Amino acid sequence: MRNTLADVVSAALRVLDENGLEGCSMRRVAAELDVQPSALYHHVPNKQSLLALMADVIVDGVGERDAGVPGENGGGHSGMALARNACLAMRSAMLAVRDGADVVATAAAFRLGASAVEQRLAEWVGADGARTLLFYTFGQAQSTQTHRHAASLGALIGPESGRAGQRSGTNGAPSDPVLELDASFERGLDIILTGLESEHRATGAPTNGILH
Amino acid sequence: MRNTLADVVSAALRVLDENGLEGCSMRRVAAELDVQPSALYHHVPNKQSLLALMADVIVDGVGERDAGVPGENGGGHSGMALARNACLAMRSAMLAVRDGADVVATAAAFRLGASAVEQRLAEWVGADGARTLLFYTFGQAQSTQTHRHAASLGALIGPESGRAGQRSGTNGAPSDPVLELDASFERGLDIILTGLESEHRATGAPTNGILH
DNA sequence: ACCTGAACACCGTTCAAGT
DNA sequence: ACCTGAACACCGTTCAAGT
Repeated sequence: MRNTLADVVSAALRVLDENGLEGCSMRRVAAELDVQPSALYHHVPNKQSLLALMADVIVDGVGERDAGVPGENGGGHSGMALARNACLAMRSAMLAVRDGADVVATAAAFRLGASAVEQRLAEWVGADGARTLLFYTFGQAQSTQTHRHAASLGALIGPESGRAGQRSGTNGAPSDPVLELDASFERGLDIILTGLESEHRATGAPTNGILH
Repeated sequence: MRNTLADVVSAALRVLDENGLEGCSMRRVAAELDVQPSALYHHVPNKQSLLALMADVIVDGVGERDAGVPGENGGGHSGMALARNACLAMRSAMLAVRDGADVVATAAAFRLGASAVEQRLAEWVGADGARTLLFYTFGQAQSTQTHRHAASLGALIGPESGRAGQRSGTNGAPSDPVLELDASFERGLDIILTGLESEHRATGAPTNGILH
């Protein structure tokens, strides 16, 4: 045999990372493998399936244990803290590959409720909480990635301020909009977690939650 | 003159609603206007700009006053209630046209902080609250639309249960997954609004909020 | 100002045929 | 099982030229 499905998926991820989602064509993936475009259809029924497999690899491992985010480890985590870490890990994983958030968000919309991360989150914060956290995380990551891309294009035209190691504004907030989006993510996450905590106190358990 | 920019945008919205986002090509929009594809480039620099204009029309009017959602009217709305209504109206507007959520979400990512709806929301619940609500609303609407589409395809293959007017499950929750998504939206919205309320009580004002 | 006609450099997918 | 070669029915965008 010459190429396996795993070869095709990882070649596709390489093409994605170098050319972005709109540059990630079946023909380019085939070229990356030195193969005719039609050969891909031996491994995958269509492009959409390939994108779903790519999404799985991108988020692989997120949501298992406290994976991805270090910090106050040592057991005794509350569900809220676990959920928080999972969302942070999820965002990092998506941001690690070009247009990763788009790929993952689109694939996730198809099998809502069926993904491994969503099910783990649901154990901690309930089904509604899990969905709310995921929608927010996807949207915020997509937005971050869009602005990073715009910034990387804008940098070639209008550097705006000379130095690379840019200072914070006088209010202590980062003036770089992409750093601002990183900080903003955690604040939005905390808003949702606070809401879930109130709900938890009021009802004694998260809606549809399994933990008690 | 033969066609105006508004003609192009509304023709594009018609094509979108009938063929979906992936069937909404420049060539089809041109055909809808009985014009050569190249003629469109007199009105619009590229497809992306056209999609942005379409997004503006789709959400046009949302976020003004209590528009879109009736109910306990008569003044005296809190910022939370106003924000809630705006999100409901936003979702309805996006769901009203095929793939509307995708079109609006993509366009919104480009000008984060600049949209009219986001600015109104920010007055009521602060900048972080506005972003959190919008990301959630976009993601939830995209998911709803994906499942509606899947359901409309699945209905042709496996009706699953015979009757059209399907009953609710024994737990009182709708068994139809797309009705479930409608109900789930409000629950997630309330989680976020509860979080914003706690924050408001703790700090005396929403983060970056203008109202006090 | 608004449009045509023709072209360029691409797409995803199918299918018979090879090894 | 895995791939080639050729084809089909499309894309977005550019550009000279018409009225």
